[in-house]
Amino acid sequence: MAKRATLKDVAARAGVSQGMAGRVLGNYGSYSKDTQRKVRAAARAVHYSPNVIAKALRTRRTRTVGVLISDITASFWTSMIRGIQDRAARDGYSIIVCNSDEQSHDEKAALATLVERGMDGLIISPTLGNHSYLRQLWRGGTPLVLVDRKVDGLDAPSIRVDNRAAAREAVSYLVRLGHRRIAIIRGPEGVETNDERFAGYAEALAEQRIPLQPALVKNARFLQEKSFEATRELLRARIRPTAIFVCNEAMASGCIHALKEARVRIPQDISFITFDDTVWAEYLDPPITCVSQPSYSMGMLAFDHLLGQIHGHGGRARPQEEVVMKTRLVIRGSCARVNGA
Amino acid sequence: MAKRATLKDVAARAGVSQGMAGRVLGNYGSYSKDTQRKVRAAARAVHYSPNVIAKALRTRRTRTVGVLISDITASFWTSMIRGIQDRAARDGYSIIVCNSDEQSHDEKAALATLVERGMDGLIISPTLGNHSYLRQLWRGGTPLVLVDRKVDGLDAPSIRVDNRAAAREAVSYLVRLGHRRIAIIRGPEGVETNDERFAGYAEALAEQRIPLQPALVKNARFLQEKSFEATRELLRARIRPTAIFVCNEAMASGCIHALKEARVRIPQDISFITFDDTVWAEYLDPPITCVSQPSYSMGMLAFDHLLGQIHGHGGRARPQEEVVMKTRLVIRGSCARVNGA
DNA sequence: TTGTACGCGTTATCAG
DNA sequence: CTGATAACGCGTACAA
Repeated sequence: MAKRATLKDVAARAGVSQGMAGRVLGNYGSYSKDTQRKVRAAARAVHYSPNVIAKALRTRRTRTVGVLISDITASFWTSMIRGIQDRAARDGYSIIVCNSDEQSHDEKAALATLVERGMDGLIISPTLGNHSYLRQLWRGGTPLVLVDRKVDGLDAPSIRVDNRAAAREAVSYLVRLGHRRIAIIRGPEGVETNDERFAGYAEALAEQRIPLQPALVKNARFLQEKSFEATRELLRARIRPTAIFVCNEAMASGCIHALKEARVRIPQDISFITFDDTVWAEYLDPPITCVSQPSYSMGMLAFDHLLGQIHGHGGRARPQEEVVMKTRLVIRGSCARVNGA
Repeated sequence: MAKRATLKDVAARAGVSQGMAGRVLGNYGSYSKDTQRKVRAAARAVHYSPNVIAKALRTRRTRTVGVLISDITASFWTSMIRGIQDRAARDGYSIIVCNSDEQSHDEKAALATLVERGMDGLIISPTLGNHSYLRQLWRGGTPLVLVDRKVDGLDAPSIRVDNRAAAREAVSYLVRLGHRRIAIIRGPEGVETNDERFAGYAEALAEQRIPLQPALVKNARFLQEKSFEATRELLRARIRPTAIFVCNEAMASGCIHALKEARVRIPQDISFITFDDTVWAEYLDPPITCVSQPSYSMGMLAFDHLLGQIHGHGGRARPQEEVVMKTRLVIRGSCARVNGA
């Protein structure tokens, strides 16, 4: 690793003091046009590039933000990450992303390294568990933005969608098509996002006085295989659902897998609707009807909000804001009017 | 941001010198059992956690590696990133990933920030353009591993697949099914990966003395929309292909989009095969036949190799290695025997 | 406008 | 085994 040039090298070559060199290269303080020229030339000559580490130690700013999500592999997160990255790059920030895999333990570990590494701020989608550590960080003044989920007793700003309304819209759509036996494949209880989606499901049913049948509620913990199994159970049951509402992408593929395996036709035999959109959803047969979330925009917005806090006026009032973004019910071909309705 | 405890605080509380505290907490040097106890206790009491920035400044090691790829949004890259992350986390490393979007300019900019930020090593998939900067880094001793692609005149280790062989296998499969008018939707010329895939395509054709028809070769620069247009052109042409070989995932969706739009049936009217596998490929109608790359493993391996270099014995012999991993031709339902063959 | 000197929190060296 | 003390590269208050 060829030793990089430092301010000292530049200063020596330019025939000025190190402090001077620092001033013109960091453009602060004051200096004459002439020294500016000399320093700039010297810097170019030795290929000077500032040592970000040293600067960080001195200024206590790393220009790096930490991102903690469940799994970068899920397309919802991938595109949100891209949104964050794009905004971050624009402003000279880098990001470090960690996966919690919905494990409270991993989340805590990741959070610890993120803090140790002196992140200027954190963008987090908390999994379930005890978040006292998070609250402590927030109270301590760490810039923080919650995405996709909130956590009780933490009034940090959050960027989310109205999961309840979105779910209700989706299920109501099913109801309007005549469905009454609508199953839901949901994620882990306690995860706020998911509880809201379930609430929306329940609401849509209640609105039409359709009883909520426990046998039609499956918890697949956001996991593909669990959803696969859950769907199988649904199909084996005495009363088969005429429609299935799935709560995220991973579970959607598991569900479809089981449906294909059992040669259940969509939407003739069962209607299908899911949270999260993919490039591929449109090309499946039939094209999948889904609730699309603006994940890329959410990422950009999350970063912007975080940056606001970072540049924020000291310990002044924090923007205890909650941005609720619009989802879109993308109607394609996986839902049909119920047989005989 | 509550000020974090430093070695000085710990030392004061433990009644020892700062140097001593540093020794036991960093377990180097030597110290008595008794001071160890005292220091440990003090550290716990004040919630000491080492300042990674200061350590990095001193040791010139950030325990962070930079990853530079074209677009984290493509599933091939997403899962490779996950592989890198998992291995990195295991060893206490973090990663910073940048997207080049196949733009030489963006690549250079990203590389610069990565270097500025003092990455311990770099995992890179170079786009096309001048890589003198990269060569300079490598010669300068920066730990480096190339993934997916190589670059001329850079003998850094690389983790790749045998793109030529994989493409040949895919196209040969098409030929065995009786196809002779096989189109290819390829990426940008000059990108090594892609040139190899094209070479494999050409080879498979040559083996069977099938002339390579320029009209059947479309360059869609790895872009979805370009592929969409290219496919349309293919369908409008006087001699329609009976099969299409697509060189990556983004282009695959563009191609399928055009096929669906034109109501061309797969595989009855046209057979379809592509590089890259997705969770969804299996559930499309028909399920997509494809060349699957072990991207997750490639990521893990890339990190391991990089770590080897980082821990490598000083400026000793560099592992100018080239790992070529196996691809898998996953035969599903998108290819059929050609009509009348 | 310019130079000097100190400190950010570590690690590492050198006496004792 | 232990305690000073010097870097690492940069920002910045202070003096000139």
